[in-house]
This record gives sequence, structure tokens and C-alpha cells, in this order.
Amino acid sequence: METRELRYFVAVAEELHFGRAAQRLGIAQPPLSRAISQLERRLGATLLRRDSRSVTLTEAGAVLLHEGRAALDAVEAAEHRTRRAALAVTGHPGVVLATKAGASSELLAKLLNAYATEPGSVDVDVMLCGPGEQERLLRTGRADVAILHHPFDNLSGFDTEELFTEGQVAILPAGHPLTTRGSLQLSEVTELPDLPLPRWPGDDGTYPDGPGPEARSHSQLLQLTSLGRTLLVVPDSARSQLNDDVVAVPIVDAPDVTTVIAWPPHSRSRAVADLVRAALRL
Amino acid sequence: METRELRYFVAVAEELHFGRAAQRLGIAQPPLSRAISQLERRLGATLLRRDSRSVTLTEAGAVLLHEGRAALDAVEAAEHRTRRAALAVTGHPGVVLATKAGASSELLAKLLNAYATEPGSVDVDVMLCGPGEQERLLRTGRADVAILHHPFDNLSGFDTEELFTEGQVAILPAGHPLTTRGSLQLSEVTELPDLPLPRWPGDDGTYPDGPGPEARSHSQLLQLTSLGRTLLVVPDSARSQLNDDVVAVPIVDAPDVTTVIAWPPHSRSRAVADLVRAALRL
DNA sequence: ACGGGCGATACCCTCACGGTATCGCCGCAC
DNA sequence: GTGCGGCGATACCGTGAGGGTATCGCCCGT
Repeated sequence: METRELRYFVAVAEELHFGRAAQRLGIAQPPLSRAISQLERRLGATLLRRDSRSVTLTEAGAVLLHEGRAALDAVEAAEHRTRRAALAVTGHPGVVLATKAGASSELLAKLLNAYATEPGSVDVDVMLCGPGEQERLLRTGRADVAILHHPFDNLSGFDTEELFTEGQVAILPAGHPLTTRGSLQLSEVTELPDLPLPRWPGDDGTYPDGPGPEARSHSQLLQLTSLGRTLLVVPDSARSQLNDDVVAVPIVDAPDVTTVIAWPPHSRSRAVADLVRAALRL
Repeated sequence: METRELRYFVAVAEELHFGRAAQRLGIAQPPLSRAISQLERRLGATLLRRDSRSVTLTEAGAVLLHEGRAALDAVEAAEHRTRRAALAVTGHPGVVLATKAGASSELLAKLLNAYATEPGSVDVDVMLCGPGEQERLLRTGRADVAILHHPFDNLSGFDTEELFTEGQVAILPAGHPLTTRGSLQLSEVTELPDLPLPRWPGDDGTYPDGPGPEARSHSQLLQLTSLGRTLLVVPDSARSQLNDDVVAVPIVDAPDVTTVIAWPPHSRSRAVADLVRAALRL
């Protein structure tokens, strides 16, 4: 199976529409139709059900969508890591660390300091990512190592070491009735009619329906909260970045958040290993 | 990057010889040369150093060899799992379990029995493998779940659950002087001139040089041992398959062997999850 | 009944990929 | 030094896979 075929199939499986998928791929629709049916013939499997008005995935198609994405990621990772290895010999032997923008910045600073003092340490390019983006960077080889947050990020397929675990707090506008409470239950904050949870854009850039305000950055969320328009549930350490407009109240039954350092399981990089060791010594 | 290019590069990187690689790929040498240099141009990286008498990997080439193998495995896995998913809907919803031939058969029997009594259990195709073969089957999607042995098998990139841990014993021919001992040290058995360790064929089917006898199956090894031609170091549980011609003596400082059940981290299979749960209840 | 949306089919053209022949370089034998 | 042989690169050619355009067939909505 060629990666071109996989890319074609993934596009159709995601769009569930040959015309749009072809447009996205920058080719015409007929060759796409042909490529897919040829793939189906070679696999001996029906991947898509073409009902007269809609295209749907078969069971086999769903499997190929999942496995194909992983395979495409692996191919892309091979490409990126090779490019970076080639750059490394011509003078820039850096390592790329992906971390969520605006999260646990003092942990990151300590880690970078600890690593920098190691013998043989190397430049660390820090990539600040939007939520969940680190995972993708790591899977596609654009990053060598990442700081992830269980259970928010999907750790499957990575090697990880836990760095620390913390509870979550609700961020409320100053003056809100609940700010007088010493602690809260999750059920008390998820269904507040006056403070709906904010809506985040999905992978396709559109917002889901719902009552909450739309936001696409951490600072927007904070501002919306201090304006009394929404409420946040965040890990405890995020309190360090708050100002006086908002109040944090612990949520006793929210799932704990574990900060981990993660890297691809077959990494051979000395720098990654050193970074992980430095992180564990913190 | 297309999988064809990756396959070509991996072939050359493994053979370190364009002619042989081309032969292995079933194409002529010139198109192979061209494909590789084109790949190098597109990546902007020199992958191979063509000295006048030999071909060697550059740093970037070594990275691409590693990552490329993983990527090719992932593509192959996508293909196999899709094929099997398609077969599953047409009547045969089985799950493939890979295990080492001749190892811990009573564990396997208990596992299969426990799983078979579960509601919604499904046919289990057991693949008996040569040493280390399970890992490859799992990585390339020909198996859904495997029984592996740490530290012999490389578990990186799999999700695993430990089933049990045991020490290792030396298998000696009956009557050998060391059989009178209650326990041994590793150093006492690895360098015995009268009982050299056996040689095992590599991936290419050839045997490494050395004093020990050549063998390619478990039963051959046992026979060679009872004939007094070699000595084995095996996990404790392998004793159950011995006859009276040989004697097992514990090795106190050999690394413990952990039997684990392993599956690809992104597995969505109900059957795999049930099998793992059954294994953990043993 | 008809128009429009959508996937499949028919048909053509181009170029990427594979093959053969040959070159250029180098190491070795004598 | 000369010649030979091994090996990767280059030159050149043919074919077929893959892309494009035009159109069909089907079905749904009005």
C-alpha cells in the first residue's frame, strides 16, 4: 500500500464526500474514485458504503482510517526526524520540546535549567502549543519530547514518566456566590445556567453548538471568566497565572491531572534521555 | 514520502550495496540509484556515503532506517488489520494471539479457557512463533495480541500487562559435574569450554561464528543438551517440558524473566480487551 | 417530469518509473 | 603501468499508472 493511497482514503473517510475530499487533495474527483475502488479491490474489502445520498464507513473502513492515520503519522515522523538529523550534523544539534502554552511554566523553567547544566547538553527548542497539539507534534516527528497532561492528552504509544499530579480547581469571576465556598463538587459547576462552560473549536475549526461563549486561546478564556461570562476547570498549578478578577476554588471530585514527560518509544536520542533524567530529578 | 521509496531505502541501508538491494527488490540497479538520490534531494539530506569501495550510512540515514522500518511496519499493519476486519464481517470474527512455541503452555491453556467462558468471546487463533517472532507479528498487524517475555522481547511501543515473573535455570545433561550443585552463578555457565552456548540463526538465516552447535528449534536444543553437546539457560517454567536426560539448576544472578501480554496501544478490539482482562484474572 | 447533486465510467494524455547500455572511478593483480 | 573487474552514476528509451475532461446513471426533491 502506498502512502498516496492512504492519504486519499483518509481524506475521503474524513469528509465522507468524494468531491470535497478531491478538492482537499488538489485532484479531480474521478481519479479519486478510481484510486479508492482500486484500493478496495486490492484489499479485498469494501471500505465505504455508497448509499445513493451519502457515503459511510464500513467496519473495515473504520479500521483503515484509524490504522492509516497512525501509519501516515509514522511516515511523516520518519521524514521530519531524518531532516532534523541531517541538520544536526551541519551545526545545529538541537532537541525540540513541545509543551502546552501557559501551563506549568515554572516546572518547564526548572527542567530547562537542570538539563542545561548537564554535561553534553544541547539546545532545546521549546514549542508552545495549543491544547492537545503536542501529541500530534510528537507523533509526526516535529517534536522529540513533550510535556503532556493525563487524562487530557492521549498517551497511548508513547513512553512516559510522571512528573507530578495535582487536583483541579474551578476558576470563577470574583464576587460569584460560589467563591465563598471552600470546595466544590464537579456536579455543582458543570451545569450552571449563569456560567456555561466555554466552547472550543474542533479540529475543523468550527465550534460545537451550546450555550457557552466561543474561545480559542487561554487568555480569551481568562478574560471571559473575569467578565463573568464563563467558568473554567483547570489544574491547580494554573492558579499562579491568575489575577485578582477571578477566584479559584478546589473541586474535590474532579479527576487528578498528571503532568508527564513523553517521548516516542523507539527514540535513540541522547538528548531526550538526558532531558527525561533531568526531569525525574526535579 | 511514498512507501516504495522507504522500502527501497531500507533495502539499500540493510544491504549497504545497491546491486544486492536491487536484486532483493526485484528491480534493476540504475532505477534504484536514481530513486535513492532523488529521495536524498527531496529530504535535503545525504543518507548514504558512497566511498569508492563501500556504502555506509550517514547519521541521517541511520535515523531514516530506524524510523522508516517503524513506518513500514505501521503501513503493513494497517493493511493486515483492514483485511482481517473485512473478513470478520463475513463470518469469522476471530482474534489472533501470537505466543512463543514451547513456552508456558499451561499459562496459555488457562488463559484460553478463562477467555472462552466470557460472554461474547470469540475464536482465538493461536500462532506459535519462533523466538522473537511475536513482536514482529504484532507490529505488522498479523497478530492482535501476543505473549512476550521481558527482557528478551522488545516491548517498546506496546501496551502491556505483566502476568508473572520467574527466575532462570541452567539445563545441563544428566551426570554433568555441575548438576550436583543446588544453584549456580551466571558466570559459571557462560564460559564452559566443555559446554559452549548454542548458536542461533540470525534474521538472514546464517549462523554466527562460535564454538557452540547450530540449532534452529527448541526440540533440537533439548536434544543437543541431553547429548551433552550444549547447555541452555531458560526460564524456570520451561522445566515442565524436560525429560530425565537433563537436569535443571537455578541460576541465582540471571535476570528475571517477566511474561507479559502485549497489544498495540491503539487497539480498539473488544476481544483483545477481554483477553487481557481474562489474563489479569488468572 | 425535471433539475441538480454525486459517484462511476469512458477516454485521453503525460510523465514517473523501470529497463538496457554505457560511463567513470577506483582497487587490485601481475 | 596496464588491464581487468566491481560498482555506482548517467544517458536514453518505452510503458503504464495516475491525473484530467466529458459524460453517464442514479436518486432525491420540488
